[in-house]
Amino acid sequence: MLTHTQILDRFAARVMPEGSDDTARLQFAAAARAISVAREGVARLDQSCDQLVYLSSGSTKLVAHATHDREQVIGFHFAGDLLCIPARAHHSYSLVALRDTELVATCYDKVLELFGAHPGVLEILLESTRASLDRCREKAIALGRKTAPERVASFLIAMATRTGRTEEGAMVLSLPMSRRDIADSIGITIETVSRQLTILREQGVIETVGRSEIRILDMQRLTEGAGFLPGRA
Amino acid sequence: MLTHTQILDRFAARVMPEGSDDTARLQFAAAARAISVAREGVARLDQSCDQLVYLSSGSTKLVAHATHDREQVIGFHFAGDLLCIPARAHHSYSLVALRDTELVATCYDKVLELFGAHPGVLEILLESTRASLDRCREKAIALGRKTAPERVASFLIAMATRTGRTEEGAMVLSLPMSRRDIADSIGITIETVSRQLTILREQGVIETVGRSEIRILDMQRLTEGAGFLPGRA
DNA sequence: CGGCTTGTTGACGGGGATCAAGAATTGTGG
DNA sequence: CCACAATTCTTGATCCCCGTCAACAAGCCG
Repeated sequence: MLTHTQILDRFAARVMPEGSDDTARLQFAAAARAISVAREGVARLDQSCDQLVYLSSGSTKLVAHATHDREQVIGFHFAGDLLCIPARAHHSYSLVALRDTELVATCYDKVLELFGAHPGVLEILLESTRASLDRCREKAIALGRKTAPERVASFLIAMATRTGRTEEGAMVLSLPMSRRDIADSIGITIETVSRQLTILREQGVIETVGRSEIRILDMQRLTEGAGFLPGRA
Repeated sequence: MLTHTQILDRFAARVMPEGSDDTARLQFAAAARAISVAREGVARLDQSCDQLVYLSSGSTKLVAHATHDREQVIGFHFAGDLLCIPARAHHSYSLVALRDTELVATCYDKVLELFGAHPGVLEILLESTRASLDRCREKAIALGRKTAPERVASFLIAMATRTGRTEEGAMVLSLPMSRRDIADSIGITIETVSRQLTILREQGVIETVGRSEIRILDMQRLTEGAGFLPGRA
């Protein structure tokens, strides 16, 4: 468990890389809030303005609420990520911890006000926003035009890219999220997720160990079923 | 029809607002390409690196290709917009003109290289990227969790927000895109779009004039059917 | 071991896709 | 300015994937 000061320092190291002046740093420390969120907990953020969040440890899902009973997981985020949580508008967004998580949150506008003249900070914000946009667009393709089997395959590949590790020739995933989270992320039901995983298991493409570990045995076959463009990895 | 120089000047005015030095401007002019695209035409962009595009006139759709017969429209863009077209990877993206369009394109990396030290330029890029991300997230909600009627209503409201004009108490949209484009954008078929518009017409919520004009007569009813959070506009 | 949550499997039905035909709009040439 | 072809849109009939509901199994924790 880190102290608030340590969390803020990590954030400072991430966002303010080079010699940004101490005045701005101190002002930032005054404006930013360090927050700890327990597993399954919802980060209590200011919904009145867009929030910039830095995850110093743990992992989260960004959830959008349409009508009360329908949730769409917009994305998963891991330690070190910077992300933006939009203010409440047509839909409301919330950040939910998948594991115990520590984060730093500020009003996006406040950051721009303090660091609008610092190219280094802006470049980092731009880079992380572009990464989020890229992933969101890939998600939009999956949600709009892919079948259930393709969605599951795409999801597994995306997770392998972001958090997978190679072990004895197999790509191993320790998924921090539940079947429900996966389902809400790719726009299908938990039952359908389960059925698709069963099919992949029967085909020998994956193995599952307990609830959270998935071992990808045949990445090529998985990729073929992901609905990607032919002729490319 | 603008000359290439005029198009570049417009772009410069949009991206380089204050006194950015002439050296960078000239270097940029050398790196940027001004392109005219006729209606229905595909902008011939460099697919090997992310492209930054400025639309000086016209309107476009950003299309992602999954397998050959399936297209997902990621977003629509209008004159004055800045957008990023990702390099080819798991999917390939292309920019298609809905009307005759003029644009300026450059490698995103080149822009960062030239203007990485200019806070004004970075701020504009960040702002437009955040706007794209916001819209993409709203789209993800619609694609993942909304029914066909809700998707059509959400689409009409989004278009009203971006390009609508008020006339005799009605919100009037001149949609530059076809039913097919709408369908590919909200992840349903043209037939379903057509059916939903018919239902809205029968309910007196909208009127259609020709193929491209839609008049929203009852914005409240439309909003109620869009699957937004209750109790908010 | 026994409750409790989470995941899996089965049966069934519905919303939207697909296939097919007809109507409306737009464009073109006389 | 009016045929008329070509495209786009609308409407109808049928089908199927995946959502829903329900029951059961498997992890997980005291």
